[in-house]
Amino acid sequence: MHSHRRSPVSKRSGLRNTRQRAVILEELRKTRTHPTADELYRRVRRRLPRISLGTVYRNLELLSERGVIRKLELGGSQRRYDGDTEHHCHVRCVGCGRVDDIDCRSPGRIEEAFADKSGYKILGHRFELFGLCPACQVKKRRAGAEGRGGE
Amino acid sequence: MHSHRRSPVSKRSGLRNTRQRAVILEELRKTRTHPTADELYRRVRRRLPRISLGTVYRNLELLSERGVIRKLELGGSQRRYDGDTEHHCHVRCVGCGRVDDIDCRSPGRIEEAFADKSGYKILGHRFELFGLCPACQVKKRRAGAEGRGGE
DNA sequence: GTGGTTGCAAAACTTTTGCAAGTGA
DNA sequence: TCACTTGCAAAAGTTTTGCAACCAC
Repeated sequence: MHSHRRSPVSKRSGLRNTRQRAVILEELRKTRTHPTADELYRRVRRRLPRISLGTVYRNLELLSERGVIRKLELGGSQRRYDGDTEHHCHVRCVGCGRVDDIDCRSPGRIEEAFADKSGYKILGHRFELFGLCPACQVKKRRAGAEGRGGE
Repeated sequence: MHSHRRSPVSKRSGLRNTRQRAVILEELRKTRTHPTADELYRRVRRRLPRISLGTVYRNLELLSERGVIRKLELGGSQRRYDGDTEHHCHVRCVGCGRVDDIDCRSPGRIEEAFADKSGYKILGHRFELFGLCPACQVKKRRAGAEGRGGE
């Protein structure tokens, strides 16, 4: 054992271990459905009925900034969050919006292999790189400021 | 020549050829910047000062439903649109938000090849499949209704 | 003529934020 | 103690929608 109680929020994150934060993180890690902030809010509220949606949003933002969780930007009008920070890819159902994980270590044949295995009917895919364009690299070097804005 | 004047809006789309629609489509096709609805609105307004943002949104929705244009769901808080309906992939600058096209016919080595060629500094990628999960395939068969909700 | 389309404005929806009170370290 | 965090509510930002007037076909 150790002298301090194990914090549910990673010690390296530098965040305080509040009840709200701990429950949000627990509930996010407990589900495999890549919930939206609102879905997670409804789950968390079962345990903390007085929590506010703003608190959920603030914590999801802080936790993804520190790399404790992942903020996803998939299709659809609402952002989703993932408790699993290992790099992996997703498949989204255009019918109901559910999002499942896929293994994408071998880029070729992903669609077919996944469709066979999962029973999904694959309609298409999206591949997006993100990075810094030449102009922003220059800007960043000059300013020393971090350019943020993505995942 | 043909007996009817060539409509700027594809005949197959079944949409009326209004001035607003034609200008929106022209301006979208003229730019390679994958504009947001608001950016496109500002461009279109230079030619049609009385057009409303609602009209722009309605037309972008209709045109992408008919497959005349593409609705993109990349990172960031605003949706973007693409006049090029050929399948291709994108790279987004997390500094300024600009979006460029990439050729993604050969999935391997895309990042390196693209980075060399373009000068972008690639920070990561995202790969997403979309389709219908088993439950929604059943639902769709039963209902005969189209499940929508994505790109 | 008439059903699709537009401009306008209000509404809807998601996410962010100001602030005073509360709390973990 | 005190900086970080919360609940609440209002605000902000994006997209959708109701409606009467308009216009392509």
